[in-house]
Amino acid sequence: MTAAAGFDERVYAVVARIPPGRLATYGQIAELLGAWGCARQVGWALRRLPLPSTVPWHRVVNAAGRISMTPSREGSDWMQRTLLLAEGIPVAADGSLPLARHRWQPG
DNA sequence: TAGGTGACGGACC
DNA sequence: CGGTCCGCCACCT
Repeated sequence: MTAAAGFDERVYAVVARIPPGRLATYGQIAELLGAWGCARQVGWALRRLPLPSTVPWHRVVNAAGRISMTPSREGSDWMQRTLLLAEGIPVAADGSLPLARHRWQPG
């Protein structure tokens, strides 16, 4: 067990608190972990998440309010789009979505 | 050991 | 608005 593995578990725990139909950003998750400025590490933690998973990873998007579309995800970005549409969140063809309207506010 | 990379974010032009 | 540039930090050659 390493400290990094503990970090992953913490990320998953916070993401698991996001209600259906709500959205959070990578930076927001990092901030809730007390790791301000470590948004990229949150992205890595989700990348290491084995799919399928009970963790609602699809509810995490970037601060621009868009799904991060990159080939390195090998299709999980489109899977994310499908899952969000299933929860009633409209997603445009370019991955943009109404983040302000669906933003998750913890506490 | 050093350097490049990326599921980010914010400042700048 | 959007394209670009840095700063950020863990991971992989």
